[in-house]
Amino acid sequence: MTSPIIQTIDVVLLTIKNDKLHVALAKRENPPFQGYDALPGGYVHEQEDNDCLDSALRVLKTKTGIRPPYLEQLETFSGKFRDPRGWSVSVVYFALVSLDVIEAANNPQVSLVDIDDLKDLPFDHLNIIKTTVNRIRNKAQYSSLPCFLAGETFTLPTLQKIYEICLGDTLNKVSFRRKIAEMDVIEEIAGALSRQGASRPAKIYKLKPYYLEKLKTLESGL
Amino acid sequence: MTSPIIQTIDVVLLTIKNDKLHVALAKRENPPFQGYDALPGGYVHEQEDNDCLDSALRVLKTKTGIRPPYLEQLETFSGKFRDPRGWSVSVVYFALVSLDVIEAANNPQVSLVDIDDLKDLPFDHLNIIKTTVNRIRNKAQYSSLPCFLAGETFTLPTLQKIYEICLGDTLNKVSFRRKIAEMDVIEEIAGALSRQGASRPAKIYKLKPYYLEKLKTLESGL
DNA sequence: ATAATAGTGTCTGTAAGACATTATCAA
DNA sequence: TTGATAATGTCTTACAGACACTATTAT
Repeated sequence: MTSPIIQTIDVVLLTIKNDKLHVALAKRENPPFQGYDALPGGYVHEQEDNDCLDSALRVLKTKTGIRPPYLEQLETFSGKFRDPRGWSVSVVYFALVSLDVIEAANNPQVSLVDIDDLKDLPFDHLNIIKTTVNRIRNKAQYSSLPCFLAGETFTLPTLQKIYEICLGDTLNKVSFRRKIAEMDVIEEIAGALSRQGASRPAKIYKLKPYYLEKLKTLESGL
Repeated sequence: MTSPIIQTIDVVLLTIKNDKLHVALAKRENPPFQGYDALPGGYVHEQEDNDCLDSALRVLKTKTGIRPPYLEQLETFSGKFRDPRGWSVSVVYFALVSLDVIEAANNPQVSLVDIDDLKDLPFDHLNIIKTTVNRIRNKAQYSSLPCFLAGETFTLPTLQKIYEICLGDTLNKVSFRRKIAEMDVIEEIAGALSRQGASRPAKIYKLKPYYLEKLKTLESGL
């Protein structure tokens, strides 16, 4: 008989800080890699969790204090060599939140790292994060996914900036607004204006309640 | 202590028969659901398999005799209730092959079922198959994925038909050909013509060797 | 008034789809 | 020649991006 397969759950929590994508890492409390920063992870609790999505939500809440509005399964990473303890399977989820959600949790165990400044990470976590960023870059082209990176309220120039950060490229303002309108996921907050500096204030929007936790996708991209 | 989590691998093998998508089901040799048709599935073999993709290839080879050129991870299905034995995790992969690959294997344990005629299936396999079909419908819009359903050689009208079956809709011939040309994944077999009936024969193509096992994606769809 | 950014109107080039035309086979 | 399907040429329309213009604020 062989050793049992190690079954874990990991979560990639992303946010935008200083106009750059950052990933939330948590200091590991247990071996292996005790004391190192890594993706928040844990085990399925058969009693509490009805499925792995539940596990991911619980793990994230436990390790970071955060309950994200949107959580999506990324993919499952597996193999003989990714965990020093032996054959392992990790079901990975990712979530997007605004920076203030992370700051509100104010967890000293959690650090935010620019995805372009990532050093070596335990396990295959670097690869997992890169896979997540690719997924986001892809879905940003035709969905409301980046909207989850915005705060509760936001302006259209802000939202465009968020999309541009996800895509790694600038967008045409007119086209962007046409697409966001077509997507029909945000609504204006009547009368509210964003005043900053000596310029015309921007209208303030919020996600339509229906899309606070759901993704909307378009047939054709931005 | 609780019972261990059941860790399985399942594979959705799809093909086209009578101009309709069909899924390959294998008669289950062991409980639960012994004797019923279900997705080919099995366990990770820690010694033989380097990762779950290896496991999926081995499972498919064992249960159906088929070694598909293209295999992609679909997603992982998990939970308390999907397996009567208890909490389980199944990493699911899907593959696309031409009908003659399945017929060449000639395995009496394997049956092909029209995806629109599926009755109740063991576990959550019906849901898994529907998820696969959605993935294929989606990727057919902007990738070479349906090409794996074609045989070794094919004509453009045939390939268009395959795409239409995947998408569930007819396509514009000129646009389709522009897109396939843009994708640059197939090449003409010089001089070869497909003669059938009293009409102009079609040129015969094959996948470029590089794309026999790889997917090509486009920025914009069909 | 000026500077700065928000928001919108309009033009143009590209690309997709509709349609028509030509090509090539068997009978 | 006719009927059938393959292959391609061309026109029209729709949409994305570029650009320019107008709007609204603080100083």
